[in-house]
Amino acid sequence: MREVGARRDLVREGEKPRAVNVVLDGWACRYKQLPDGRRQVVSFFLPGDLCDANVFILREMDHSIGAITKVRYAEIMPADFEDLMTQSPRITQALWWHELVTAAVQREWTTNVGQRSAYERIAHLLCELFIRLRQVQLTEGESCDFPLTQTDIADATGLTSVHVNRTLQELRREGLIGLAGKRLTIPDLRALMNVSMFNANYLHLDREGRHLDAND
Amino acid sequence: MREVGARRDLVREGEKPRAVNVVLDGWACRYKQLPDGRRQVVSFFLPGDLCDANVFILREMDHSIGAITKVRYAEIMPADFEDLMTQSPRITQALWWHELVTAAVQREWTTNVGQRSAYERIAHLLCELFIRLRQVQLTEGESCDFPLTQTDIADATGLTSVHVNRTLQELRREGLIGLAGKRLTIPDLRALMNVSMFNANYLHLDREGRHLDAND
DNA sequence: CGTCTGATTGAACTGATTCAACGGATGTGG
DNA sequence: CCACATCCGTTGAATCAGTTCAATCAGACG
Repeated sequence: MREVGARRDLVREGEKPRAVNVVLDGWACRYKQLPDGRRQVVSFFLPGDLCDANVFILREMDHSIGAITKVRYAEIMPADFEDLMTQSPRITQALWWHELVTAAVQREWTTNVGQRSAYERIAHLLCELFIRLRQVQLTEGESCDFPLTQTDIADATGLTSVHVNRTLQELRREGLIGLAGKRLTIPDLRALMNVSMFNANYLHLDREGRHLDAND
Repeated sequence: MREVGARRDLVREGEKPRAVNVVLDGWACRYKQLPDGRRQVVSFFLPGDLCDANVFILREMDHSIGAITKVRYAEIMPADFEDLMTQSPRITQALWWHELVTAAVQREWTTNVGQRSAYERIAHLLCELFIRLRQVQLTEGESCDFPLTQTDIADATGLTSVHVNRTLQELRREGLIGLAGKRLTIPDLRALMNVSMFNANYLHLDREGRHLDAND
């Protein structure tokens, strides 16, 4: 069990993987950095998210993990993790499911950055985050806490923070979102999903045996 | 064991996953399509590549798999696949390794599309493909077969085919690549890696026990 | 208070797109 | 064997989405 302050790294590219991390509280992100400093956030970790099942199979990390807010997280050591895997086939299955979904999300991000306009791209990201937060009961009605800065959004969407700023203004003007003071409101999620062509299939929320998570 | 012609789909988004596919011969790609027709290629499958270990855990496919060339592939049925997994911990480990690398590649693609210029992006893609082909002995010296059209490259990099065309000309002009008649030549791979800031760490070519693949 | 981080604005600029046309190679049917 | 179609690569010119740079503003915090 550990804790890091906002804007600190939990894991750095190039390191030897030590453990599997589970975010208990706070937001984090996975990011990659080019030698000249350009930075791409490739995914966000919300409370409850597993960072890298089985990473220790790999020799070294190919990306870093950074805290957005203060983050509390659990470290599961390789040996313990392997025990988990061998103990219950259901847990093993859940871990595979988790890995497949993570990959699916990554593919959607590639598509998001590769094909959508800035407007669609940001709307899409907000949809994903909101739905994932709702999944873990971290939304209140049509709003939720939202600690990302406009620079974070820029790094995740491959845009500049200046353009993110202008695009957010446009989304606000259209009444599609409210975003101020680390708080996001989406008055009509369907509408936001429509403009961003958001199809939730890639989140695979319909897994058979989802309910097992809590009991097994 | 199956075969499909060039430009046919092996698997379609929305379908229920049936089996795990292994490409034996030919090139294929994973792609996602937006409702308005925009298309993103999110990865390429080269001979020897596993398509989706364990997919049948998921209810439906979130992407399609299409053949670039004529493709011969093997279908492994869920039951057989599960037997494989339980038989040998080494195979299980190899499958996990495979999954982790697939995810790492996907992250790199997100970064590629999000941060690099057209020039860097295409150069990076060519580096990846060449190195992966070399890994399975499908290069001859500094060249290899290369069946992608400029439109394929465009769909994979989030560019238009017109711009891909102009950018390829630039790469040729600089002497970094030769590309004509479905044949790619990279006279100086190091140089191409440099201009695209290619870092091979994400391919994790250094796995411990790699050699086990053939024997276990 | 001064300092810092993050949000906002304006104006000039540019990398990439769009649209439309053309060329060359390959294949096919009459 | 020619006529025609198709696919892919190439080119030009106009346009635009998003960047760049630089300045300003607002709130938070010690």
